[in-house]
Order: sequence, then structure tokens, then C-alpha cells
Amino acid sequence: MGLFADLVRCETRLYNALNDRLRERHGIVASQFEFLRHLRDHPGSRVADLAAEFAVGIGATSKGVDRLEKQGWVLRQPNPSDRRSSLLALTGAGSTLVDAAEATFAERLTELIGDTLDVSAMPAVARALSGLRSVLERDQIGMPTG
Amino acid sequence: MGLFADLVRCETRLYNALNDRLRERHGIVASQFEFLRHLRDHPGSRVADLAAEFAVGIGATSKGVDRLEKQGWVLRQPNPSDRRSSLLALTGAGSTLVDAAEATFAERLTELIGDTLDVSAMPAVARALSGLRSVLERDQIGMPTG
DNA sequence: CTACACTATATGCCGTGGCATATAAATCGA
DNA sequence: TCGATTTATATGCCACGGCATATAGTGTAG
Repeated sequence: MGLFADLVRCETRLYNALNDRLRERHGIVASQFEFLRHLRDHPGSRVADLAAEFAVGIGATSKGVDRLEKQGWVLRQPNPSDRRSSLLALTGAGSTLVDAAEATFAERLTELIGDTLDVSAMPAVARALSGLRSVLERDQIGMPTG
Repeated sequence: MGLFADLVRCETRLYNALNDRLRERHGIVASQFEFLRHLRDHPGSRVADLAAEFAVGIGATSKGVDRLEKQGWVLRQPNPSDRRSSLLALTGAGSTLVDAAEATFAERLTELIGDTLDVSAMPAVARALSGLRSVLERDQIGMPTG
């Protein structure tokens, strides 16, 4: 299926390009931006929530949060209803950072696909990918082990 | 742009799922399958050709070829017209492997998206991604440094 | 022919993720 | 309530990719 190859190549190149821009402007990589944005939009998430959202292993997610915490962007707050887990929250610095990074992210993404992806096709593509994503998430497809 | 998020999530989960299936059935991962398939379909490719095709660094590509060579699936043949590079070729074992792996790859991919992605939307999605990919490749977007 | 710039690839160090395992806490059952 | 099981996360080891650099070979100006 050539469609899948195109999907993977587009994702790779777009993600790389966004990564580069975020690193040079804000000193973070795209996966960190996505973690931060998710925490901003879903305060009180736990490590497992991030892992499920991004289909990444729990261990890796934990280490990712370690790094964000070490930079002072994220805080692990005790979870009153379950002391095994923490509730993750952005710090002030993290909040400032994610808003700034979001602007460059959106700007760069627009440069990259804005004038290429034809507007009339957009809704169909959006619907298709959104539907596919829902099914994959519902069936827990492609979740790493640990 | 939520569309980009959906694109990335779909790619991640699909790639993970294909990876798992290929590993359990053939002992290779998806990126190795893609290298092998490209070499089958483009014999005489060089390391740099693989790197450009998959938007991956040259160093990483070289190491990836090392691993395939060590397994006896790929051969580095001297390039008569430029002794700095090698022409890459599949061995018999590599050729057998890639054909078998391609069958499971296609089978699994059909399971994953066949009945989810609605057929009427398919051509629009395919055109959109194919066009975007062309532009990204033309402009060398998202190519790693080394 | 030679020095110099350029190109193709290989290698080393580091960061990151996967997977297995460890640890702590919650839950369940008797 | 106490032990067994399960759950949530953290940690250790390994594989892989990015980036910087090294090395070998090519092209070119003189």
C-alpha cells in the first residue's frame, strides 16, 4: 500500500522539521512539546495517561517526565487518591514555554503544509485520519509493552 | 492543527503494530523491512539513497546496513565508478525474507486500516499525502544532518 | 602532477525509547 | 486484618538514531 508509505514519509519529515525549529527556538524537541501541551490541556494527567495518549511505553514516559521536571517545566504532585501515582502539572515556566512553543509550532506547520495541502481535500483527510485514530485507540493498537 | 496530531498518532500506532508483527513472524523490525524492500525494488542503491528515501541520517543508515549485512541479508558490492561508496544488493536469503515479510506486512496493514478507512475517502487521502510527500522531498524538508 | 576543496561513508559519543524487572501501594479474599 | 494479586511507576540494560568527526576517494585549478 503506497498510501501507508506516503503517510510514514510525511510524518517523518514533518516531525523532523518541527523538531528542528522547536529545538533552535525553544530548546525542546517535538515530543517534549507534545507532552507539555497535553499537560496544559489536561491538567492532573498521570504518567500512564501520557503514555496512552502518545502510544509510548510507560518507562519511557516516566523518563521523559523526569527530564521535563529536571528542567523545571513540570511538577509531580502527590495524588491524594492513589499514592502510587502523581498528578502532573505545568510550572509557570512550563506554561510560558508551551504557549510560546505552540506559536512557533503552528507557524512552522502552516509553512509546511498550509499551501501544499489543498483546502478542498482537507476535510476528507481530516475525517479519515480522525476516524482511523479513534479505532486504533479504541482497540489499543500499537501500544508498547512497558 | 488537530489533523497533524491525528496523522502522527495513526503513524505511530500503525508502525508499532506492524513492527510487532514483523518481529514475531520474521525477526526483523519495520525499518529493516523498508530498507530491504527498497533494495529489492531499487537494486544498486547506495547508502545515501536509502538515507534520502527514508529521511534518516547517513550515519544511522550506514549502521542499519551493517546490521542487515551481518545477518546475511544484504551485500555491499564495490562501486566500479566510485570507490568511496558501495552498491547495495540483497542476498538470496534477503530476497526470500523480504518477499515473505511483505506478505505479512500487507496482510497486517489490511487488517488495521482495510475496514476502517472508508473506501470513498481513500483516493482523496492518497492524493493529498502523495502530493505533500512530493513537495517535502523536493524541498528536502526534515532531512537529518548526518 | 599536486595541493586543495569536496563528497561518500564510517565511527564515536550521547540521548531516547523498548522491554524486563523492581518497588510501592492499592485491592481483594478469606 | 493479613497475605496474595494486581496496578502504577521507576530503573537498568540494550538497541537505535542524531550529530560531530574521521577517513578514504574524487574532482579541479594551477
